[in-house]
Amino acid sequence: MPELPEVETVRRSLAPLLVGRRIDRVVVGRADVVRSSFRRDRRAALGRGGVVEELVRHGKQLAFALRPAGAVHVHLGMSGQLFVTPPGAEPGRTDHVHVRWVLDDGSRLHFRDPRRFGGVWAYPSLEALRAERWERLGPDALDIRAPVLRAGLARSGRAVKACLLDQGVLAGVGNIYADESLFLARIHPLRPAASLSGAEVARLAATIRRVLCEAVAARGSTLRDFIDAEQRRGGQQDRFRVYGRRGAPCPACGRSLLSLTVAGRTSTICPSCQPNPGGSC
DNA sequence: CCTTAATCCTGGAAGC
DNA sequence: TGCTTCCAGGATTAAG
Repeated sequence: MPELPEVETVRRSLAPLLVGRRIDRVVVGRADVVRSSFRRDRRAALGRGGVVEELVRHGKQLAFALRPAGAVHVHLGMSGQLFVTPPGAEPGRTDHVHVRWVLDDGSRLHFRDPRRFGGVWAYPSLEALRAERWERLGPDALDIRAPVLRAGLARSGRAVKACLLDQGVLAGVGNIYADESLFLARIHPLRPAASLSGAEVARLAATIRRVLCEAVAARGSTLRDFIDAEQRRGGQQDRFRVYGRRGAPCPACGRSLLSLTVAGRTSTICPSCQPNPGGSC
């Protein structure tokens, strides 16, 4: 479920609970959730003995960097959660908790992921993680600027929404915020990326920043199971303009919202605010 | 180049 | 009240 705003919400809520803490013990419930190829030292590989220095995010990817060395990368996939339980407290639910980090103050960090599309990777350093894994990602969507977005969309015959969802073009946007951004920018998701005018690309870049910023301020969206590090739900799901609202009136013009499939994903649009010059819908 | 479908999983909702 | 089917925030792979 998590897109950039949800991952950023986890990062912000996790940082004060984790930074400066030493990892005393790592308990792995399901080995296949640890997808790391770095096994030089299995204990160090999942951060044991390290002190958390900072939490970093790029797109939907999250990692904690450790002193004196090491980095742990977490991808939440569709149903992943990272939350901390205070010393002595019972965690709300322990089913599907695949990794537990026990910290030096007795608190515990849990990685819970029922669908197991997410995972945990270990790297010898943050630099190694960036070079080996984050290198392939496009610019972070939270501060995407028009010239950079234009470079990502130019010369592509793909549908603009397919490009927005491609993490190699733009890192952080998923199905929810792609629909929200395209609606507010008044661009049909099937428009060929290269057909967008300079003004449209500029509008889209500004809209993506606005939509993501707004969602971060609301602490993300909880459709079903998203929670932050303190197990709190997000609030942006009550403010969706089009996502998941097929048949409801367009918030701008009142016409009934439609859904179609783009890049294999359900997409909701307003047919009059987002006209498709080339197609019928 | 581009697109679709299948795949990895669980679980909630909807349909009968 | 079941039981079945479909669908979901992601990402990769293979096939057309």
